[in-house]
Amino acid sequence: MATTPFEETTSLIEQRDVLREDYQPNEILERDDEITQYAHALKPIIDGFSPNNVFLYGKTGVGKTAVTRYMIDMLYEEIDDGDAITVVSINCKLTPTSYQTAIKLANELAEEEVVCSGHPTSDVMDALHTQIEATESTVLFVLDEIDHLGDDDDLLYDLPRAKANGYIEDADVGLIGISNDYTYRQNLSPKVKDTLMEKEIKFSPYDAGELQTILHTRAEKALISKDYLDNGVIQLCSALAAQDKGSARQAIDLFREACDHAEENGQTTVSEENVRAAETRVERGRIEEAIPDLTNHGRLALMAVATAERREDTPLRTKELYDYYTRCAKANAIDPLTDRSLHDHADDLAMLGFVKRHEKNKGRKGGKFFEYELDIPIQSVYEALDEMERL
DNA sequence: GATCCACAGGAAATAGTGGCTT
DNA sequence: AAGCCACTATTTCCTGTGGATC
Repeated sequence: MATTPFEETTSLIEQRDVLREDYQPNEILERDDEITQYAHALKPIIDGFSPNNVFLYGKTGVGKTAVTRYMIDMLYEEIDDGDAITVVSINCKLTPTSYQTAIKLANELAEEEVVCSGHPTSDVMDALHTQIEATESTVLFVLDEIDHLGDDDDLLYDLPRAKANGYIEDADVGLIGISNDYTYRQNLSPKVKDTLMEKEIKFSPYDAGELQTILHTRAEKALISKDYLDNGVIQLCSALAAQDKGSARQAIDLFREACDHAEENGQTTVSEENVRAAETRVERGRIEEAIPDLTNHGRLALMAVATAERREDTPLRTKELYDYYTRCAKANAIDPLTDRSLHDHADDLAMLGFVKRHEKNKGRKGGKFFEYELDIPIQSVYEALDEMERL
């Protein structure tokens, strides 16, 4: 009797969800200071007062969201009356304006659709105030990736003052803003800064040692047995992640991919080579995730840089990039945009880490300009773009 | 230390989306 | 069906910038 393909595979990971991005650990490691500060800011809720507004900032994967979820769990445990607080968490990436965020918050609070876009702003705000009032509790709004609101801070101005302005009476409002952009606070108007930033908590990147502690705990929970792990795998994952972003997510992603790689090759243990292989895979995954989010012209711009790279014509300045871009567009039967727009798309690509941008200045004999070059493996670009074609 | 290159990037205008109200 | 409303992507126009050169 023939064996099925499934029987051929060995399994190293027992609890896969422990290594997933949305996994919520039941204890938070290496963030004691932050938790203490956080608890201080939220303490008033337990005593029946309105909470401080909290603003968290730090790069991705340093525990901002995990700590926030943990704090809210703890808050519910601490409070006798479960109805005394209402927590609404949203991600501002999906609602990048005050207007849309207000709609989303109102609907989440009501747990049904009470408003939708198309109404004047004042109606939307009224609806939100009504919903807050209806809870008769302390409402905590968790606004993740708050920097996506940009300088549109009307909502952030309104909410902390809703009570003082008489829009609500029986309820309290607390804001928790989460941002991975340090510069975000500078864009805010001073009036908003004062109220939103009552308590600022900074999350610094994890160092290699801290990452090791975290990864150890996770690995123990996830794997069938630690015996399947070569010495140094956890150290290597931690070191690589610490060197790069200091992000726990990155360390865990690396680790998971390394385990998968070992499994696929029928190995009984995970080795450092698996980690090296995982490195390129994680990178490619990041690219494949981001490319579909680009606009058509963003992809064309990326294609243009890749084409130049292939012809060893990099680094190249914006003007030359525009020529490549125009040709790519025409080859795809798309009307090219103006060079000013290409600037913006190239800017995006640089921000996403797809291209590198160097500022040059040749003074009176050349002026100031940028030079671009590809910052990711050229193969990944073509593969990801091909992948898109097929869909 | 003034000049000046060649561009970056801000601001306003414009076109076009989807959704609502009357 | 016509008219708002909020919002996005783009174009057009223009001011600002940093350092090599004078």
